Amino acid sequence: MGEQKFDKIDSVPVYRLVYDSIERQILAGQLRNGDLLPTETRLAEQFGVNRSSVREGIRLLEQSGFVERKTGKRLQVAIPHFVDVASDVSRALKLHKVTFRELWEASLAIEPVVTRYAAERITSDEIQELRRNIEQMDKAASVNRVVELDIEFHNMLAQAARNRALILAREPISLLFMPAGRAILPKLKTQQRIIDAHRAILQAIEGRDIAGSESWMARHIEDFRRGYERTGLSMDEPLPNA
Amino acid sequence: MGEQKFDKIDSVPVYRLVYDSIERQILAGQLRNGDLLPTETRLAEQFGVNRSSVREGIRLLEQSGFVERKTGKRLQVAIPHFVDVASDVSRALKLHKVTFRELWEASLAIEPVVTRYAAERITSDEIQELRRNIEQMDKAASVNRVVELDIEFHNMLAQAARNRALILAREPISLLFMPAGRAILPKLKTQQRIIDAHRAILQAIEGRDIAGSESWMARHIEDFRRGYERTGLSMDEPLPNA
DNA sequence: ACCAATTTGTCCGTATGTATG
DNA sequence: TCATACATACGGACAAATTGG
Repeated sequence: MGEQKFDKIDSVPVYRLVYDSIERQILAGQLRNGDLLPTETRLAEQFGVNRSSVREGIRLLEQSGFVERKTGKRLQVAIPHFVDVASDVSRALKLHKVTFRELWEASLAIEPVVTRYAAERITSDEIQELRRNIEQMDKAASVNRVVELDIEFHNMLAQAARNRALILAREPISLLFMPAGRAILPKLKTQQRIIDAHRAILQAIEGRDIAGSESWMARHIEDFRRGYERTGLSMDEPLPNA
Repeated sequence: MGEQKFDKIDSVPVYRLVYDSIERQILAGQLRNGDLLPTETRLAEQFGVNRSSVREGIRLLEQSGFVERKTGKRLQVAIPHFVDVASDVSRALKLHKVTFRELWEASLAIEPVVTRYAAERITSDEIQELRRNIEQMDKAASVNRVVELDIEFHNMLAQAARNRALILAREPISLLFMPAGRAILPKLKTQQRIIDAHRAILQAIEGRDIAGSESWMARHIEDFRRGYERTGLSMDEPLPNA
């Protein structure tokens, strides 16, 4: 007679159970944003496991952005920050050897729309900040500084668009795209082209010219591609360097 | 005479040094995708720290997607999977209480462009899969099944677009957007509308009609909004329910 | 500003189940 | 089958830092 067959049980490690349990409580809203977590010893007691296992579970939560150490060392419940999530995505894209063309196509899809919503929703304070950004770029000495200000300009637009889905969709792309497109170009002529484009975009936004702001941004992004091609680099190779 | 001032040294925990060190080697390419990691004991020896600290560092790597347990238990270097990264983004958006309007605006920006590139680059095999998907939806019995197939249809289009930046930008949005837009609608009439839309999109793609496929998808996404509004739910409230 | 209790970070040793050769 | 190596988990310990009087 045959033996009863049992599927193998892949037992979940205790430290992952700890993680799952606390994650579930956060997702369910039973643990809220600023809440303090019990001490490791107390958690170990409550779960009925060793403190080392609790600590390993906490590391998982830590890397997920679900807990943070504030001033001292006490653990506090948190909600993953957009910046961190975006940089994770960015890192993943880089590791998967994304090409300039992929980034460019994505930017061409997203940035103009972002600009359009920005034109609809921007405040006058935010317009001031954009103006200051352009002025600073006018005086910028190094290529790195220009790239920095460029990223900031586009980020500010995204903020003004009041859409966190778009913010989170574009940020990782922008983080790779703009440095790649820029750091390669010879400094002087490019810088002026960027400034001119930003000025045109800002002017369209100030005039609440929805269609105009969208199409100026599209042209600006197109310009990126031309600049990149002029460097002789292939758009279909993984991004160069770091 | 004044005392020399020193900035406080915020000493980095050993487990984080372990994480940083291994992460750096992966990012630098010294550790590659399938490579086996040394055993915990050996790592502890090499770093000159205790094995417990090594284990905590490994948990950080694990949650980042940089290491994986394959068949046995031996740790293997990995590259974060898109699926995992996307679901992290999705979770973050949900926790930040993103609204239906934000998701809709983002989808309206991205999905039509994705469809456009799909029309340019899709293979005949992929077209077959799309056709099968539509047939299955025709026979689908439950609302959940329809939503499942809908998400799959859009995912397949994204794959066909051959752009990983767009794939990673849209996936987290789609993961929230489509279930939210659909699960609420009464089943019968909606299902037919979706199928008709998908048919029209597929037909445009088959005819390599770039502009047509893009605009059909745009109409399809617009339709989502109308359906959602008809439920009486506010577009500017956080997503309902789960 | 000081003290006492608590807590984290780190270490050590050991037991057990399992995977590999 | 057996032996070895390894990951998981447990227990206990202690110094340094933090917390709360």
